[in-house]
Amino acid sequence: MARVARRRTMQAGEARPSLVERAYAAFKAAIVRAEFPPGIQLSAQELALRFGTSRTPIHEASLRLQEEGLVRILPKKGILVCALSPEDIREIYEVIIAIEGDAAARIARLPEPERLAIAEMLDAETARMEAAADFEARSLADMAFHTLLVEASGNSRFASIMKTVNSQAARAQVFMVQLRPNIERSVPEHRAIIAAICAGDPDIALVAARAHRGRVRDEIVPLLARFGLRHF
Amino acid sequence: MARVARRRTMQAGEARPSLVERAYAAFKAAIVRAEFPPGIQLSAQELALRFGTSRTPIHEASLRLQEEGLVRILPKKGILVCALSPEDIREIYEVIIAIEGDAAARIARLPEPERLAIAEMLDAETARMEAAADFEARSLADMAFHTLLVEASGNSRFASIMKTVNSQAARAQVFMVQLRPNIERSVPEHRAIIAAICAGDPDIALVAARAHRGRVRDEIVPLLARFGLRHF
DNA sequence: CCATATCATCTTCCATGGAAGCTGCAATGG
DNA sequence: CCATTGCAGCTTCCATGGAAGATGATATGG
Repeated sequence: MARVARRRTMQAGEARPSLVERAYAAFKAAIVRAEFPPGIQLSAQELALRFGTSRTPIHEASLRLQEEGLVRILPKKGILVCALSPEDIREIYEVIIAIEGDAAARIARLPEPERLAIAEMLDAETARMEAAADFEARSLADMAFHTLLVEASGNSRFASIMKTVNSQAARAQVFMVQLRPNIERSVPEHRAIIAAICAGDPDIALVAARAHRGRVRDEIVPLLARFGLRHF
Repeated sequence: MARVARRRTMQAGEARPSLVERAYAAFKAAIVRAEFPPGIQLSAQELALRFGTSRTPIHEASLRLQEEGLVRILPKKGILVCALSPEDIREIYEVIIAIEGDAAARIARLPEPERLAIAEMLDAETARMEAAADFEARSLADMAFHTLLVEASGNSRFASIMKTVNSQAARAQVFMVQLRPNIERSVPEHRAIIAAICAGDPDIALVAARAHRGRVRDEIVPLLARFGLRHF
């Protein structure tokens, strides 16, 4: 029973995160918040010191972040925090366009009850976005809409890909908030996607979702480029 | 000078692959060839013995393969070689549809000289496929066509995603060769994609590429399912 | 003064051992 | 006979030290 009690001390059902997990999350957060500016070169030793572990968990966390494209491990030299160019942002948006477009089409192909239920949830987020008082809240509802779109497609690989590109884009998002693009144009576009889903028309849904993200991309990329942001 | 001589012994200009790299490649190859049947549970110790390294490189290679979805690391238990269900194959094909469709559209949007050059190369592969004597050669030309389509899109993230899903699908491909689907139907579909690229019509290119892969998926998945292949 | 060689110092890469967790079996108590 | 407990043997996880490579400063020869 002592065993059971001990197990219970650490939040039942919640697996205790390993040191690698914690180092990964902390390192990634630091990168996204630009506490480590892009282009900086770090050593495993100093990161180990900063995060309170030994070098091994840091190394393994760095490997994961390298897979995601946030850092590059230079053999025998150190860990380089990657810089994203506007071209990178363009590529990332292209991935988003491809995946979300297909996700919307997939949802539109679902049996009517299911797709209507999803449409309702999407509509709720859109309404929340429309009603939001400030940019922050609007942005949050917008993100919820897009996350839901991908999750509801039922393809776990879509979600996984989006998670990767989102973490890459996260740093750029920080800048975006300051630039405050006219997010209200998104509302009718979201509604167009929802309408296509309700109608059960995958082709229209595909085109609508692609057009929406394409429009956002064409607004964002020049904006970032114009501000002379060579990297993030 | 002895030092220099020693450096030269290992093929100048070729970066020596690290032990992690070699373990990764060897482990992955073994999985794809089904030398490790799906569902088997392995320990780092025995893999280290098999591949002639210590446990550390094996562990790091396993982490990479886990990112790619080929294995799962069970904490304190071992390394599980993942089994792919027909549903997984469906998901993978959906990713391929989304990415290749967008890639085709992107190519169709390129300036005329560039897209004609790409179209010519794609046409060459298709002709090679049509002329091929046996299934093996035809299959090779088909793969070359699709690889080229993605590479030529100029989005490095597309290529990276395709690399991941291809390695996941590689094991299923082995079975596919035995099932010998009617690959000749692909030729006119490839030509339709090429025509859309030549015409510079991204919408048609998108639809044509999606239709092609969708048709293949709808042929393959039931075929795999009918043969009672619960996993690969 | 410049070019080249050497070395001190940094880095990662990899091997290895101890710690902690999981699992199944055997022993024990009802 | 069944349930529970404890343990033995497995596993990964993480820390650490030595080896090998990269780099920049310094010394040395022209």
